[in-house]
Amino acid sequence: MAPSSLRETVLRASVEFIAEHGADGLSFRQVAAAAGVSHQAPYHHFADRKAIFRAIALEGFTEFGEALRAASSAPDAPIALLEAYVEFALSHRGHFRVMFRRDLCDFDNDAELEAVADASFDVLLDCVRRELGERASIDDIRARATSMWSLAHGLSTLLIDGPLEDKIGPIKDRRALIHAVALQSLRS
Amino acid sequence: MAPSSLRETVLRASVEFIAEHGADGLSFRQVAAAAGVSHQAPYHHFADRKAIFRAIALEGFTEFGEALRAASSAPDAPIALLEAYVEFALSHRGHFRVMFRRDLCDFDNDAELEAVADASFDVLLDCVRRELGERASIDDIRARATSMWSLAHGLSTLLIDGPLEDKIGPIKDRRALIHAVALQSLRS
DNA sequence: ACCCACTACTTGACACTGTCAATGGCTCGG
DNA sequence: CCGAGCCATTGACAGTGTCAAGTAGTGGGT
Repeated sequence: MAPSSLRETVLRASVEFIAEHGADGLSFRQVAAAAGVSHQAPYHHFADRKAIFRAIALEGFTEFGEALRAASSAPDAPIALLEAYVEFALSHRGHFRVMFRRDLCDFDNDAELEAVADASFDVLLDCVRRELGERASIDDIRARATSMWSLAHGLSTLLIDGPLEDKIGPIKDRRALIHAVALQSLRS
Repeated sequence: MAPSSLRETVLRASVEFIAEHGADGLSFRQVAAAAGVSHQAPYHHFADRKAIFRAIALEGFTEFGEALRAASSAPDAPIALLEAYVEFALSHRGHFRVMFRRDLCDFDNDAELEAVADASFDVLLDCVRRELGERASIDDIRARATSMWSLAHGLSTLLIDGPLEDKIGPIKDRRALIHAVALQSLRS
């Protein structure tokens, strides 16, 4: 396999586990056992428990940024962006569940992680700037960006972890709902 | 003190801990030690670790519903509701961090918990129904409710756990930002 | 007065976890 | 050939949730 295949194995298994059972039940020793290695083997590739969450978040934000960037060049950028945001969250539960958990990985003392996270957010900010034009006030841009981000993030988390599905009835077509929400809230 | 004061002590200490350090670091034995009792004493009031999260979520949703209900009678209900939602999240971090974590407390096999959670959501649904009028289609109501809920929930989680504060600059006045977002997104 | 049941709590033990430490084997450059 | 480097192993430790059994204190019924 590729260099340091155990690292990759552990990473994949962890992401998958988190997608299914959440981040907190993740056990170093269990993934080690599942990979057929000793309980200390993963430790050689990840300094500690936090390190693996950092790696997942880093990978997540990288792909996240790419997905958002691809959507931001669509004709109706704000709507495409929101849909891409939610789409990513649903198709990358394992990553998404970690990316926004400050207690699992702290951005504050991690320039690289902060950089990729910022890059993702910059896509959104650029989109808002283009939408509102050159002479929009900084406060307007800030409010608009916060609205869009909140909407996308809230919808994502409610769909993944929240009771949304139960409360508003079965979601036959998630895409339709997401699109309706986008149209409803982002109409200019 | 009131009957079963230890239960209350443990509950308060847990909520406070979660508000500061998140739900995952919470240790039964630590709160027991802090309360000056043996490591098994709390076990008498909460069957297991999940039980305490359930209790926190129950308490949280109860107060949450009251806060929303109070706001829903305001003149501009949708905006007041969103502000109340975020306000609750910020002033009840400990509860809020637990209430929407399905892995910590599952609503599915818990009628009582589900009931209070539903009651909170019903306030929102009623508000949307009043806003859109009698002859609004079920899909419109659903989309509108989902939008409002997503916006409120996303803003709350981003303010509490997320990197929002860092990204859009220091938030001098949270209320102003929240109000701006509400106006911007919920204008009819 | 006695006993009995019940509640609130304690102590002791177990398996499991993350983590530190020391050890063992492998490959590769000199 | 051999030492240095990485990769992985085994062993140990404290801390955690949880099961099991034991111990005050309290209150009611006969």
